[in-house]
Amino acid sequence: MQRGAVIDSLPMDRNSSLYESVRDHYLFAGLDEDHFDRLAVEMKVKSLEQGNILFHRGDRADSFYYVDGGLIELSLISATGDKKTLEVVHPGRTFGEAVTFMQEARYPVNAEALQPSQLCEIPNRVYLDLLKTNRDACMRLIADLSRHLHARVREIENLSIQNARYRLASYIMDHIVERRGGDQATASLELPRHVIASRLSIKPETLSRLLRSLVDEGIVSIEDRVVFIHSLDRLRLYD
Amino acid sequence: MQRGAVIDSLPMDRNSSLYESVRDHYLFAGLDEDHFDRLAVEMKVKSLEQGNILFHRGDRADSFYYVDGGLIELSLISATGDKKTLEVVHPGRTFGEAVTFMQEARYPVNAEALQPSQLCEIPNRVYLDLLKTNRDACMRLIADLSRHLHARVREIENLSIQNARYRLASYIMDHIVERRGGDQATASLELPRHVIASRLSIKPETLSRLLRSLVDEGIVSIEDRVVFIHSLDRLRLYD
DNA sequence: GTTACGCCTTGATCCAGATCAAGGACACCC
DNA sequence: GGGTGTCCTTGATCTGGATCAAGGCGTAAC
Repeated sequence: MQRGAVIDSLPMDRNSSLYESVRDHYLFAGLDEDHFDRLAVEMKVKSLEQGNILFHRGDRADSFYYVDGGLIELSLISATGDKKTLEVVHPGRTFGEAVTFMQEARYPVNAEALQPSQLCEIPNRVYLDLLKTNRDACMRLIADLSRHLHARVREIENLSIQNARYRLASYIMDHIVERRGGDQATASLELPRHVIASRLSIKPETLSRLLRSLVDEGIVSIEDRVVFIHSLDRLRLYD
Repeated sequence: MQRGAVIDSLPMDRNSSLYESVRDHYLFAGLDEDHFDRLAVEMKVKSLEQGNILFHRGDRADSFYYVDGGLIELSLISATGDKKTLEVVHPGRTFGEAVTFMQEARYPVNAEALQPSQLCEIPNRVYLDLLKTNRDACMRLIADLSRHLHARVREIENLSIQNARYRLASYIMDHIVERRGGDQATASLELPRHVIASRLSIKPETLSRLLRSLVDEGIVSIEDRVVFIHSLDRLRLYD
């Protein structure tokens, strides 16, 4: 897997689809075109190859990012080298904005491309300027931070008072792509097993065994990355 | 232990020390007296006895709180009744403000008085009004939320990639009240053991055993709630 | 005094998930 | 075809922390 620095960083093209996408993101909602344009000239486009590391934990946080394509993994690494995936950021979402607004801000996580990815880099100072003049933007950021915080509390809950089986069942149910009838559904596990395992704070071996036991108990069947859920009720109670 | 509703809720006296304390809190910093007064008339004073529950997870979050005296435990409870203490809020600090600013806000945690406690209840709508007219207040809240988020990320890190020994060592070092010489210190564990255990996501029995092993290895000695650290270096590496 | 209750410790045992080790099953390359 | 690399699974074993059970100790009530 290729590691190392970002391979590419360019000004953002005013006529690109990326430009449109960022403008439509809720953090920039309600800006007139001129205003957004003034911000947009400061933004940069970055392309990452799979395995590229965008930033490490502890790096100065001067920018946050909008994901236009690909997947970005936010992770923690222990002294012994174990990795915990906190979150995998999908296209259409931002990351790093939460940490932006502290003095001496440093990223609390590592960010790595799980796939070839296209990002828009938004310097903190640009968004700070927006916040100074735009009360709605402030309120949207505050709501955004509240949501993030809530998600982290749920993660702590999962880790401290739920077991691995429950976390896996939740993960599968969070990735349902199609419901069929009252009690059946299809879920899609698009990520490599080791990433899912890290996201669930278990080892790949354990994930494999838990999936197998779900199959053995007839609760789901699995074909590669697709999970056919035969009983949502039983999956919900799997514990 | 006494459970149940709050016993007391009164208007806030303009001449009380509580009034002064809230006005000095950073979330209200920089307000002129008139402005703060207009907010303050909406605030209420609450007194809780030990064991009183201020709110449950899932309750509508209409207010947040400033702790003037006592200790408030924020916790999660699993389906099987296990409790996880997320945080113990000390005097001079607020809690619940993070969740306030979402539509349909509900508390993500339970709040219970660990000791007889005095609180100031601040209706969300009051602070929202302040945010609308005061850009500095917005920025302070944003910084506040960022800090909370950062703390939660650290908690997730502790839970997922650190073991109980490490968490205990960190906890002790976070409660140092006096350093003596380069490598020695005194820490004070003011909370009951079962609360500390829950904070560390372990059982009281395990906490007891871990403390004992710290003593047996000569790293600390313990007298009731005071821990004498004989070697900070060894405590840091205890793992 | 003694009874009782909360809070903590200690010991014995158990178990979820980690670790160590060994294969598959593919894809890609020569 | 035969290597060789990556990803995943399976089996055997280990272990950190939980659970179950039994005191110990302080203190409040009578």
